[in-house]
Amino acid sequence: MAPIDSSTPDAELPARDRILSAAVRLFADDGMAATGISAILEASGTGKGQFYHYFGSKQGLIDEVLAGHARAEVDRIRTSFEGRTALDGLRVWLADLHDRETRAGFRGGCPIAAIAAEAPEDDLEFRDRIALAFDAQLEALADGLEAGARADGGEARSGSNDPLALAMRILLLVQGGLLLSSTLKEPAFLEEASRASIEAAAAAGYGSVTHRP
Amino acid sequence: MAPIDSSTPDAELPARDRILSAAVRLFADDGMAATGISAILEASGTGKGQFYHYFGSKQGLIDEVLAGHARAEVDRIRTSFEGRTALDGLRVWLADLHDRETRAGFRGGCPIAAIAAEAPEDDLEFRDRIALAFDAQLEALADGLEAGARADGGEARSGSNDPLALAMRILLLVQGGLLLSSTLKEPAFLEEASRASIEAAAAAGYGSVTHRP
DNA sequence: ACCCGTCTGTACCGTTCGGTACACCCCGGA
DNA sequence: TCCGGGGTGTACCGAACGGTACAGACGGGT
Repeated sequence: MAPIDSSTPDAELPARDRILSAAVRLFADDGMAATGISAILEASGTGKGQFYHYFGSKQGLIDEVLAGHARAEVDRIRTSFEGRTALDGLRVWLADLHDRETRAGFRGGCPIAAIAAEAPEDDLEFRDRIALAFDAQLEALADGLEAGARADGGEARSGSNDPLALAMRILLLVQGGLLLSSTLKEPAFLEEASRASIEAAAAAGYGSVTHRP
Repeated sequence: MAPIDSSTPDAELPARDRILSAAVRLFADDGMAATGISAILEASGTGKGQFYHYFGSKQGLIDEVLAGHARAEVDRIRTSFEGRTALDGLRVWLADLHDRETRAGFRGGCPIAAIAAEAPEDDLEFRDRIALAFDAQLEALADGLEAGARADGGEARSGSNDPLALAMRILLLVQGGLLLSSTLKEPAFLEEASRASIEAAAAAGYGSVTHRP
């Protein structure tokens, strides 16, 4: 009964959550196609009955994992920007991201990107759900930037650039950095992405005119 | 040699090449784990005998597909930069990339990144091979930038920045753009990545006497 | 006490997987 | 003419897959 894998701290969580967190870990390690349901059950100490009771199918589990990742990242963006200027919020989010990836040893990179890479080209509903996950981050980022700029006093925004365009640029930088840093196990890419993101925000007129070396 | 071009119709190529091009197409559509050998054989009009005669295993095929993609992209970088200034070479490569992706309908994004996303975390040899594929692009890019800057007359390079650092930045921008444009089916990300890449090259002192803002 | 719906565990299903074995076919060299 | 070996096709294998069936175990409501 006692799970051999001591790396699962969630000893006595509900079975549903144990399945979810085991799936998250195994998907990140081996990819979702290569991760069998039996492996998830073994790692979570559950049985097939519970799995199909809670998730209905493997795709159902994947959908929940995807939605959970998206929700978590959006929350992190929101709380990072809350009560801060646009530039400071961005810095906090990027530092948090860098921290998490470093602590995880740059394993798997962005889990949503990993899911996107494995999604079949012709499963349109699934692809829409993935696109929604990215869009949610984009929107959260744009909201945070806009609110942060307003909090900082709008007069500084000479360019008054469309926050969505800046959010796009930041997201693509971060995604590229995550991908390369995680496959090459080299933090420099993510750090370069952070630097470029902050520069882009500053250049677009976000953040106060005060200090920017 | 190996023409990694999914758009080639199934003419009467040798069986080995037919298998390769079919694998490239199917991997891009469904991912490599979800693509069975039987599907590749059916699409290429070959049998298992030939498959295992030429490739030995599925991993053998994947390795060749990966190497082919890496070689092809490095070649495109090299020829794009050949005889041009750093900035012009970069523009040519990015335009070519944008063309190819547009023509392909942004399917699959960067095939090397797709393979990387599916690679198991603990298959170190495989991951090394993938890292090598990225490194080769990085090196080709850095070489092209450096040679292009020399051809343009080295005086203009005020910062005299390390070309590898710029290549890193460009690669992460392009990878992020490919990932987001292909999953959201939205060219704007790749175009933003191109713009940012060229700006970064100009800001780093590459290209002719451009005014720094 | 009884019921009933929610959980949980396990045996089993049909299918498909990657891989092997083997027979066949063509064709150049002796 | 026979031979031999590199392609080529096909039948088959054990294992693993996702998914189903079903039988208990728990627990609150009545």
